[in-house]
Amino acid sequence: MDYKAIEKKWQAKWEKDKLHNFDKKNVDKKFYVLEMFSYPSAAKLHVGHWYNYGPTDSYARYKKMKGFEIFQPMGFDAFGLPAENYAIKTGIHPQDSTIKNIELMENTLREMGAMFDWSNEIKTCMPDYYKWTQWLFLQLYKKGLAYRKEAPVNWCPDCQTVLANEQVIQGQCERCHSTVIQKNLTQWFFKITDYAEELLQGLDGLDWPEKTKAMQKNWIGKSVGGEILFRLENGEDEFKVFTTRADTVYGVSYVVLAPEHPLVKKITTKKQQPLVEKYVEDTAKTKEIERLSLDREKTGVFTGAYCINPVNGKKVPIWISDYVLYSYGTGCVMGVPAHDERDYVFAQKYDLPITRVVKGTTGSDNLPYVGDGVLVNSVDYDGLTCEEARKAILCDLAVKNEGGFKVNYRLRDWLVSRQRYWGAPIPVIHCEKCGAVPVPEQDLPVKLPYNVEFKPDGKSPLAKCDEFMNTKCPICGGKATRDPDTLDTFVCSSWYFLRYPDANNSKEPWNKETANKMLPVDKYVGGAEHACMHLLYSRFITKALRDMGYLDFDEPFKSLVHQGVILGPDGNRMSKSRGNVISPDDYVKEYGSDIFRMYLMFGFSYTEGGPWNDGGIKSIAKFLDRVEKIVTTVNGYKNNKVTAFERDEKELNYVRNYTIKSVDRDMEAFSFNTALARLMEYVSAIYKYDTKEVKNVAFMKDCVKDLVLLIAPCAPHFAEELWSIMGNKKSVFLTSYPTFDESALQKDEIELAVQLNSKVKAKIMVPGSADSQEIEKIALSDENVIKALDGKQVKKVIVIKGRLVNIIV
RNA sequence: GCGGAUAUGGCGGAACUGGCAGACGCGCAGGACUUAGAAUCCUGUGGGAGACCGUGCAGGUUCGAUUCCUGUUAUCCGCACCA
Repeated sequence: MDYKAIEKKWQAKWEKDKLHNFDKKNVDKKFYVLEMFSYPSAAKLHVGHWYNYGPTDSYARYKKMKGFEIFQPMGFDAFGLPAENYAIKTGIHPQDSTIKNIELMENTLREMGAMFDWSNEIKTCMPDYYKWTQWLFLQLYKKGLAYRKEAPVNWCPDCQTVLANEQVIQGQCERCHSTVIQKNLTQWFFKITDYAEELLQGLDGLDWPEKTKAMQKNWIGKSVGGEILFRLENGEDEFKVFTTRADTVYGVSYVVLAPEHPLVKKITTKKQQPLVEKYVEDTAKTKEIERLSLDREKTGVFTGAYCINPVNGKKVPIWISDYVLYSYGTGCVMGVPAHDERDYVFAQKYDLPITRVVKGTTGSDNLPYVGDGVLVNSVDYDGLTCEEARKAILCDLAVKNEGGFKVNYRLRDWLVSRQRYWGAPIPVIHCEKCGAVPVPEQDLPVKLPYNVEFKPDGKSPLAKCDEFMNTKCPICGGKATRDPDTLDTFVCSSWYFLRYPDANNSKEPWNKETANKMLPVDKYVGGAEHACMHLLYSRFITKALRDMGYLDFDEPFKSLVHQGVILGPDGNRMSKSRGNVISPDDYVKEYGSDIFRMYLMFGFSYTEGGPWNDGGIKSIAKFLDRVEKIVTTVNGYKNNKVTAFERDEKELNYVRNYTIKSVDRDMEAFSFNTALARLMEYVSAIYKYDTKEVKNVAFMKDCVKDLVLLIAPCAPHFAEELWSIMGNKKSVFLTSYPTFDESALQKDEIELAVQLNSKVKAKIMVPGSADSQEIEKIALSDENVIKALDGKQVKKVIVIKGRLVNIIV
């Protein structure tokens, strides 16, 4: 078959017939399949795109044949750093390169032959999209979920931009890998922490990989404990520590403040001042990068000040150390060396007292002891278990107003400002009189100007563009300037799935009724690397929009699948520097897109991925050849002779129904490799039947028809061609998926293994209807079994129907 | 360091709830067709001559373990002192 010719032909026909456009009339049967949209960085699709989109499209086609109305949109996450970096390097404007790249990618995506509904395409860099990204910002602002604060942020000196904590990898910029330093800037934040608890709770109800749920759970990092108030000796100042081990409060021998803690300056004694100031300075300079270091020795400095332990009135020295983070909890910890590894090391180094207050149940006297046990040296609480003591101590402190129960989250607010050009401008105007004023909704979009000097020099590129910056205050009408920053691209991608079903709506971001009908996404497929960022942000935005009344659902993605990673032939991640990059184009040119897609489905476990291997792709070409041959052969049989339904027909019919059952189940579960394995077996079975002299042609034609239908989702153009050769006028994708006949799966005779002391010794044939007693009888009277038994006493016989018989002697 | 995942023939990978390990394919070997080769088709293919041995390693539970439990090693991914 001339794959390339038929692929072109059917793609044109499908497009003409609008086969892939969502039909609103059938919204009750809707099924929203979404693949993560692509970043238009390079002109060509890489294997990763194919691996994400090809097999998932087959899943969508399978669902379509199962009677669902499929909505499978496609678009581009078009803002972002790479286009801007490319522009800095080449001088080509990000808008020009991006639009060109999108066009090229659209073409190759079409050549893939997927069921993308292009009538709802999204490009996040177009004003008709980012207008609504800005609208989203304004809604969050109105709701108090967007706010500004000065914060020490990660600054990438190479990209000249601020990075979110999540984008800093081992102290390095996620994209360019240069070392990240600290800098103070006033930034916009989204208050995702308001939703920490709900984001955590919501995970339980999601059909997501457990691994991903665990990662999000970890990221949110809920920690249940309490706060304890420590007053300074002088009685003037006080601070709270957060602890999960309130039970060990009698063992406190010192407390530690984060060096950045505001109290540090105030309480440090004159004598200690030089040391403390030096330490604070050093910490500020090297902070995160140094703090990330693995084998770093714990350091700290005594402030000279003391506070009072509220439970026993003891004087406790106050230290500072960089192992305490100002951004987590209260920025202070209590040091209990006897029951915490870090505190133990710290106390030993600085010769601080170590007091045991928990006795372990195992009787070991080693310190530090971090396990649970029974309290000692804790006055009234002695004898309580740790858990009882935690409650009792915090309750008692709460009564005295010196502490109480407290839950902490590791999750931090989402920093959305970027000092970058290629992004959606933040819709805020700064007025000297009125402060930060949101742009009125009717003035959206705040358009990104084209003529801008975007070469990095530490200032936002937009800040250098006067025509953009200078404007009037929407409140007082006086002179004002625009916010020079743009939004993190994760903001664009945190709501795109809401826009797709109503992508051409110019009056609102989406119609609420439409959104409520079309969402949530029924199957979302994309890389696991987005587990904690994109997937968490999208959930947050969805929940926030629900609270504002724009949506009636809480979760954007009901069911999630991560495809694996296709590695280079050498088993390493594909990269230009390694020279192990596989180009889909070469294979598609040689074999066509169906064969390439099918190989991706067959050669790997979908969620695992693995190293690329050339050999297998030929086998798929061979397989499709075999399918074509048998289909045309059988189609050519003129006499529709119906012979009796004998043993051979029953046999083939069994394989046929077993195949339908297995392939159906496997497609549903994204187990594409096994689905194709079953189809290969089925083809072999038909070939075998075809060698018979006398054939039931009508039956055989039915078998072949099912074969084409089953293979259609996996090789769409190929199957469509065969389907039309078979004389069908309607598209194969408008035909129902085959169903199986349970009765055909009941075999007259089943082969069972007979084990002797759990070792297989013989095979027996039993009637399909036989019960356990009959099976046992047949097994024990079998010639080979008797021989193997050799007259030994049978103790027990275990019969597992349909599987085996185990005779214990 | 913590958390998660994975480990099965020469290779990619199967095995539903604890029930015949290695489906399907690649590769390899032999055969058919052919002047010859390619292509195609057929047969065989975990190891061992054999009884038997085999799912990273060492134990355990069970009539029975790739599957469950305990310990351990290696690799990959995520997080980075979270109080």
